Amino acid sequence: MNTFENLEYNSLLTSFKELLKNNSLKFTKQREVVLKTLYERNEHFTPEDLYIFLKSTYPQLNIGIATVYRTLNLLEESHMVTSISFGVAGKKFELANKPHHDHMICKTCGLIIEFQNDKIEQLQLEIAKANHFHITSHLMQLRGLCEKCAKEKS
Amino acid sequence: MNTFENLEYNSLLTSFKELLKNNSLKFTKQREVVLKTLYERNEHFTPEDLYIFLKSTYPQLNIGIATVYRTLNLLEESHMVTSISFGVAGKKFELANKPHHDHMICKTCGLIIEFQNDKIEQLQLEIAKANHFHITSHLMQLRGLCEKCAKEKS
DNA sequence: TTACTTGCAAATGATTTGCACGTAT
DNA sequence: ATACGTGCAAATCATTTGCAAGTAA
Repeated sequence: MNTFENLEYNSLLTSFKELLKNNSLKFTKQREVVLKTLYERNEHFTPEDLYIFLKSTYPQLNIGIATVYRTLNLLEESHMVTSISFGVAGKKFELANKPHHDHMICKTCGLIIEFQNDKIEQLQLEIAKANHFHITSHLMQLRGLCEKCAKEKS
Repeated sequence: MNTFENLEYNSLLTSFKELLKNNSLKFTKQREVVLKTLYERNEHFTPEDLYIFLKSTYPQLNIGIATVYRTLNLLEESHMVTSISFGVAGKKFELANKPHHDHMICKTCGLIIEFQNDKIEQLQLEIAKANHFHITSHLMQLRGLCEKCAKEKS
């Protein structure tokens, strides 16, 4: 389903380069370090957090936040990264080299737990079919308290 | 689970007035027409759309968009309305007097289809339990094309 | 050389806030 | 009379965009 599933860095890089070539876009240091960082850190980044990380890790690059946004948008449109939305608070991005999954998000500490459940996915397809709706993607987030924060509240 | 489920207008209004009193807030015409409109129109409103509607329906009130935002936020914090997020594009609000449900959203025309599925809700609880996570709410949106838009594409 | 890219700063768009005036209680 | 509420305009915050200079191909 997802072309980038389970790829490691060199394959991702090759895919990215092809993608750029196919669209007459150029392979730049900035685009490279965005992809590399998402791969190596394997975290959910806000554009701001990623910008700060890149700024301090590659000071000589003098990357601008607009470039971070542009690159993340490019990668997302190409399905190489996915994002989870936090409403007014913005989005977090992660590399799409993992199999599809959804997220539990702790409202207190921001911890993100990934999960996936085939039965739910199956039920979603059935529901869509019954409504003559054609699903292209879905969003499922469970919000609440992680174990640690739940304990601290009591 | 939801205190406001299945209430009709008079009961909602009473609940709202109590809520205001309990918090030393005042019952105003502006707050009243926001609640009334959400009840009567039974739609998913953006703050902007609701503002435009109120502006033209109650011109003598001369309502400001800031008041619409403030009232929607107040109602949402009190769980009398719920919202669905459209990322950068903002939020849509609806009255919480219907039983819990989730949404299918057409990416082309914006049509919203409501659905609910007990099996999925049950599975979500089981997944959370297995991860020692305490769910307080969840977000589930199926995105894609409605029947009409899917036909027009082909 | 010829586009495409970049950083910067300004623009945008949704939402929030300060303030002086208005109004429920 | 005393807060609290409101409209307005300005402020904010995340994100996008125009532009002149830089750089991959």
